[in-house]
This record gives sequence, C-alpha cells and structure tokens, in this order.
Amino acid sequence: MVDEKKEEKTLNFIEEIVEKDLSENKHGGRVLTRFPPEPNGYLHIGHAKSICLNFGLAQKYGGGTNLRFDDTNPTTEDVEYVDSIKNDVQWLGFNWVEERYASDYFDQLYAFAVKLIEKGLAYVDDSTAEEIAALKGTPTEPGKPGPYRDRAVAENLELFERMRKGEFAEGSRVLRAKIDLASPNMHLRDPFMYRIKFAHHHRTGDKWCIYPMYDFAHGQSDAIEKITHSICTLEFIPHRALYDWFIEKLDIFPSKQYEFARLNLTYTVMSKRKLLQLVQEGHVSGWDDPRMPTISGLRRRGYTPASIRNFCERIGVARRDNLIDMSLLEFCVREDLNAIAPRRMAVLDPLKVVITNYPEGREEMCLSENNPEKPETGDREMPFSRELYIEQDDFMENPPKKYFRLAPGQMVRLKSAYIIRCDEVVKNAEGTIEEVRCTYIENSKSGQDESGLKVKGTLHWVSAAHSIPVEIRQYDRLFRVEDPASQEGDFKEYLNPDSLSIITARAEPAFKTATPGEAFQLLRKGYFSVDSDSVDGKVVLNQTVGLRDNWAKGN
RNA sequence: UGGCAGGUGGUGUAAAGGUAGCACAGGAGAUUUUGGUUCUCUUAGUCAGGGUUCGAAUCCUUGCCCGCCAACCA
Repeated sequence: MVDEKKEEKTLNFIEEIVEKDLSENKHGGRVLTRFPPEPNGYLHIGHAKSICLNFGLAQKYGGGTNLRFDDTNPTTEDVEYVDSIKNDVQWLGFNWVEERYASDYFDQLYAFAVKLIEKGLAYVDDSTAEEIAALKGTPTEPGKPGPYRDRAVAENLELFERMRKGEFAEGSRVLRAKIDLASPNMHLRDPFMYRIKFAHHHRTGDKWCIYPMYDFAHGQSDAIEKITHSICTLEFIPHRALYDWFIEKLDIFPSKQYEFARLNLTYTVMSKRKLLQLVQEGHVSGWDDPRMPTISGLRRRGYTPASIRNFCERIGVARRDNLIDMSLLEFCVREDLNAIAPRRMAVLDPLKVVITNYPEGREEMCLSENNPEKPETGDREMPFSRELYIEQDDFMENPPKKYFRLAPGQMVRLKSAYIIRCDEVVKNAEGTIEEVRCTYIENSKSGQDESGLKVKGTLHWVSAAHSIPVEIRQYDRLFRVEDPASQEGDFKEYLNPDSLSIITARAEPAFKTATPGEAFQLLRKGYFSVDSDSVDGKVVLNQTVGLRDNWAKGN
C-alpha cells in the first residue's frame, strides 16, 4: 500500500505560463530556455536563482537550456569570466544543450540591421551623446526629432556600411531604430542599435568595430536559437516592448520574454559592479573569498550544490521585490551537511585538562562514530591520554544554574570517552586559569559504561600530545546592515570590519589526511570546509556555518 | 508630480469569489553520549478607505507605500 498523497506543489507563475503553452501545443510542445550571462564578472547566488529557474524549468518539462554569453560589450568582458561561469553552472549540477555567444551572431545581426534600414525603420545618427539625450525628452515631456532622423535609406545604408568599415571615429555615429520619440516608454524613443567601439573582442578579435546594443542582440539571439521562454529579471520589463518590436519588424521566431523578481539577500550586496569594487579595492581576497555571495565564494566557504539548489527552490519565484533572510540559506546548508559531513573533533580555544588518576605515558583509543545520521559510515579511532584540551567556554569556575558543562565538583562526559569530574583549578600569578585537574571514572568508557552515572553535558576534546594545529577561518556577515545597497552614502561604509577572524585550533589527528574541498562537522561547533590554501602539514578550515545553538541563544 | 510593475505574519511563498496554508526565523516542551539532529506544540498576516457579492487576499474604485525607466551598460 503506497500512500498516494503526494504533496501537490503549486506552480509558480512561469510554470503556469509554460503549462498553458504546452496545453495549447505552442511550439509543438517544445520548451527551450537560456541562461544569458554577460562575461564581465563572476556569478553570484542571484544568478543561481536564475540558473535553477531556467534549467529547472526545462528539465521539468522535457526541454533544454542554452548557455549563451551576452558578449556585446568587449570593453568589459573577458575569457576569465567565461571560464568561471561555465565552471559554476556545471558545479551547480546543470548541463546546457548548446554553448552560444551573442557574438556568434554578429554577421546575422548586421544583416538584420540592414534589413531594418531598408524598411525605413532604422537610421544613422551623427549627433553627439549630449545632443541625443537632450532631444530624447524626459519621462514627462516627449522627445523631438533630430536632424538626421529622416535620412534617405540609401544614405543610411552607405553610412552604416562605412561605420562597419571603421571610417568614423568612436562615438561619432550610432544606428538607431526609428520608433516613437513621444512614447511614454523611454526605451521606444529611437533606441540605439549599434555603436562604434574600436575594441578587441574576446572572441571576434578585431573583426568588428561596431557592436550591437543589448536590445538589438538579446531578443534576436533568442529568436535565432528559437528560445521559447526568455526569462529575465524585473528591470527588463520596459524593454519587452522593444523586444517584441524588433521580432515583429524582422519577422523572426517569436520568443517571448517573462520577468521575475531578482534575489536579494540580507547582509550582502548582489550587483556585479559592487562585487567587482570589493575585489578591486581589496576588501576581500578575490571573487572567491568565502565571504562573497558569489558561487565561487560559497563553494569555497563550503556550501554544496544541493544546498544552493534547495535554497533556490524554497525562495520561490514571483514578481514582488524581496529580501531573503540569510538564515534560510544557512538552514539549507546545515540540512545538507548534517546528512553528509563526517564528524570530527577540534578545540578552537584550548584549556588544558589533566586527568590526575590516568597514568602518565598511557594512551588508549576511543571509537567515535563518523556520522550518527549515517551509521554505515562506521567509526574512527581517537587517542585518549592524561593531558587533554577542552574549550575554554566549556569550563566555568562559578557557573550559572543550568550550566551542563565542566565546573568544580561537576561531572561531564567526554564524547566517546570517559566521564570526568573536576577537582581543582590551577591558576597563575595573575589569577588566570592555566589548567583544570580532573579524575576520570574508570568504568565509564563509552560503549562499555558500567558506572551507572548520568551526566547532563557532553564535551568534545582532543588529546594534547596527539592533536595537530589547524588554521581556522571564521566568518561573520560581510556587512553590518541588512540591506547595504539601500543605505545612505557609499555601501562600503557598511562593511563589517570583523567579518574574518583567524585562529589556530587543536584538532584530532584524523585531520592529517584532510584534502581541499572536504566538509566536516566539528562537533558542537559547526561545519567546516578544507580550504584550497591548505598545504602538506598545514590544514586550513573555513567555517561554512555554525551549528544551531539554543544554549547561546538564551544566554 | 509621466509611464510601468508590485504590496498576504519578522522574512519568503501559496490560496484563481468559498476554512488564509507551507517554509525559515521566534517561543515552549520531549528525546539525545553534539545545548546538534529528530519529534510535538506555539506566537504572528491579507497596506488603508469605499464599493460589488450570500460570501472578497482575490473583482471595481480612491488613496498610501515600495521598486523600475531619460547609459554609445547588460
């Protein structure tokens, strides 16, 4: 008997559109989306939302997705970005049908432009940028025609050809669509189609000195690829009329544009321009700094592809502006890592514990489970000896009432080892605690406990002599305020100066074999990922996220 | 103050004229050799006013609030 109650997940508005199109057999039931990054920066978590939407939609409806680079502005674009983008999309777990570039279509786009000129729908404008702006009007006043608007078709054709040949100076002429200078939609007031740029393109080299604008490249590229659903963010809503206009006048494949609200996350920024500034001005170590909201930063921080995909699933897709709580992202990564990350012990802020009734020189092994969520992963051995380390904050000389940890006269369990009782506190001349002296209960060893004792607290620990030093990089939010982009003044004034702190911890010997990219849970501390800076003999751990801590919450 | 697009608990997101639900966050408890996990329970919402209707988050209307649009950026 199978319970047929499959939770019916409601469709988001784009899925509804696709299902409606499918039910009407539009495009013969074909679904083809595209993810269209401009290769002028690294991908961030906001792009992940778009990637999951585009690829996820196609997957769900038996279609495919093209990866298309919107590379129409050679002055800001670079192959470094192309490579990182491809890597990030694949890392997230998606495969594209075809890898395309808007620049693949430059010849076709040029032919499209000629066609519009021939139809009297485009013209070459010799005005300066200032003159054009002045004649464009404002949102409340219509624009006025400039002196070149009614040039003859033949003259436009000749001028456009000469633009392409490089006969005119950069910025001296543009090709504009002839639409409606009085339109309330500013994007329809004779938008630019081509501008002159004597710039080297990362793919076409020096073949071109004129480059199409976004509006004359994106929709046409969609049409050339026969994209059925072209999904973009809300700020492109005013462009949709233009998108449709070009497709109609060119009489090409009728791709349709749909807009959704981009992702915003608390305590970070989500614009490539701002992220680039953080990198260039050295506020972070690079695009993949673990504090960055970039895919590469999150990856280095220890976020898993599954956790990011789940996050994108949970935040939903709608058309209202949003600011998602960072705690949801953290929840998603804990959820995934809890299931898969092997447990280890490390003491971040060591306090020496001497077991006075444990013979000097003796050592024994304790077995500790690798992951209680996955018993099949077995146990590992941890050495136990007379001198140990525990966390400073796991001991208090004068504890409050519900303190379950170590205190004079109080007993605790050392995880996977013995129960110990604190007998004595040793201080130095200044009165600071140097070590804590305890006795262990001989018949209380984990797995063979015959002591009958019940203790409230269990502590993580390492054997002082056997432990190895590891560098731990702990991260806090990059900004001090929830929404740095909407603050007064420069967003960088709101950077959190304490977003990174580096300490040396004492870790159990199993860390000797840790390799970059591996994820662990440090018991009672959090999830950590082995950083690529790790070298032989020196392990570096990035804190991905802390464990939930109900004790800290109430204190 | 022109056009466009929006406004559902603290944060997101559902409910397509018929019981305002789910997740995160918050709170209480149980279990626990991680103050983790897990499991219960729980606080809290339809921007405001008017209208249509037996019935409105949903339709109409007025107002308020937020966002976007006047780059040779995408």
